[in-house]
Amino acid sequence: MNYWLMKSEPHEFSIDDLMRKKRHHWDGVRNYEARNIMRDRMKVGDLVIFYHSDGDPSGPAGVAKVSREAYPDFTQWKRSSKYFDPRGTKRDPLWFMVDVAFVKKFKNVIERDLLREVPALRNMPLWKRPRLSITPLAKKEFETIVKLGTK
DNA sequence: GCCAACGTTGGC
DNA sequence: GCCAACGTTGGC
Repeated sequence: MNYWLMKSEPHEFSIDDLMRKKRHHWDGVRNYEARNIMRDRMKVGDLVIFYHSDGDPSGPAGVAKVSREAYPDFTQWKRSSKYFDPRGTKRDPLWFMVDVAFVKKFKNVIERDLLREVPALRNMPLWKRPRLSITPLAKKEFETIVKLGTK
């Protein structure tokens, strides 16, 4: 069982959207490292901190879990999509996505400034890799964030 | 294979 | 909306 932090801009796709849909594909990842994490390391049942980036405020907004392992991100083939990428073919897809299912929504988004001050979260990869949209979490880090979100 | 230029992310 | 940080592209 692995733990992850996945960032989404809430005006694109928020924890409320996931709550309403119950389950959704995580399309639009166009970074190789994040792609490799989804393609090679994410397993059904892995737990995810759903993080609102560029939000008001930015920070963890809830919990999701991986409900389908990696498969090709179809938006790479859609000419009308902003994620269209002609380098990805049906035979040899370049980009992948997983499906995630809703688990819970935090009462409030945990503010980034608060997260910064929590000793148990000092070594989160998120701080070192601010541009990476998917980062691993240790079990303890995941549990610490969930505790902050549900108290 | 280096690295400058470019484009994007995301906090503010 | 700005802009620093940083990942990616492409010329050499």
